[in-house]
Amino acid sequence: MQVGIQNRRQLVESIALFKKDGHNHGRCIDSAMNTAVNLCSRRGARLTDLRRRVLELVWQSHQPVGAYELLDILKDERRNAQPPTVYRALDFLLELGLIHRIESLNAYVGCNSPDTSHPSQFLICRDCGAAAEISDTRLDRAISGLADDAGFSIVRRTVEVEGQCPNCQAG
Amino acid sequence: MQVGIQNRRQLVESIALFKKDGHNHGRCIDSAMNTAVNLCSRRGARLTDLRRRVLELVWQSHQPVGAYELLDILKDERRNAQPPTVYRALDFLLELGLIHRIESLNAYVGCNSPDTSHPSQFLICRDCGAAAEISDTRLDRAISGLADDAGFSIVRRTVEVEGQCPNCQAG
DNA sequence: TTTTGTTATGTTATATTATAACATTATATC
DNA sequence: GATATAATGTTATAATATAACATAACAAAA
Ligand SMILES: [Zn+2]
Ligand SMILES: [Zn+2]
Ligand SMILES: [Zn+2]
Ligand SMILES: [Zn+2]
Repeated sequence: MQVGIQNRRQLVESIALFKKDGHNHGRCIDSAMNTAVNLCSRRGARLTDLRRRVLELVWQSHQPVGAYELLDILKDERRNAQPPTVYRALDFLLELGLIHRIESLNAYVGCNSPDTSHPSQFLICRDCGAAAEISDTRLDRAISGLADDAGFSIVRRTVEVEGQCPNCQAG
Repeated sequence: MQVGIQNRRQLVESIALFKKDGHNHGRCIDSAMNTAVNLCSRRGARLTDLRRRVLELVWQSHQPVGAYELLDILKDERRNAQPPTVYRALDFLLELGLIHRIESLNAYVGCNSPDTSHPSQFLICRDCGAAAEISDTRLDRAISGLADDAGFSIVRRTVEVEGQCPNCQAG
């Protein structure tokens, strides 16, 4: 089944972050920042210093990060950082799809592919805390299928699968 | 496909709550309370007055209810209600699976079938606020399938699909 | 049936997450 | 440069949740 193979390929790519040294995270960050610059430029959105910095901080790891964690760091960098400082930046980034909010953690994580609008779907490791964004046609079909059957029109979807990543199971 | 038909049947049942006069909610509550009594008895858990009352309040509707909403009601009934009063009761009910927590709303809703352990999966209407618990083999398979492919072992799953229910679309 | 251990609740305080409201500053457009 | 708009600064507070320790209720043992 062609779709199955493609899903698996995407999956392997998206879970690379679970492995120690499984990927070059410096590149991860660079790529995310470049994408953000381009996307903002295309959309006529202003990626200000503050917003850029918050995005950078969110991308420091693949572990979702809380607003007040970000605020603590910002406070060391700008004398005036307050909750609205970080929440406004997060709102901006959320609106553009540059980050996702993990509802079950009250935390924020960078988005893999902000160019195209898509649901928020994650595998989240209890041990290492990393969150891997997943895109899977089976899952998409299952959800749109059951919504159709129910006559329910979808506006937003949240899928958060919590467990143990392959790396943390090994240990 | 046999499974598809069964899914649809379950779905029709579980979304009945979206329809005005689509079901007898008094029975809903009675059934939930009976199930709770039985389940607690079987598990040797103490369904105290407080816990029973909180469960009753949660079941007053199919709209997920916030902890402080519950607290406001409790305060009218017992002089000493405080946040821990309601959070402890909620924790007890969550642990037994008698209620679910809706992460995207910070709110709580009664569980359809607390007898068997199952993931938290909901269709949530933006307009009327009702949350319909869904169980769907396609969805189950999609999620366990992709977790398997990723070598990820699932501990807990949250699926929250937000949108418009059939009844609210009509209006 | 007192004793004793355990579970549940009361009580006070505080932590964590998020927003409201209004003032000021920076940026873009005319 | 004047003006409108968007972004940030600033103060205060709302909303959600937990910590910590005291008392009360309950259940099993002695
Ligand atoms: Zn990375
Ligand atoms: Zn891990
Ligand atoms: Zn009902
Ligand atoms: Zn509705």
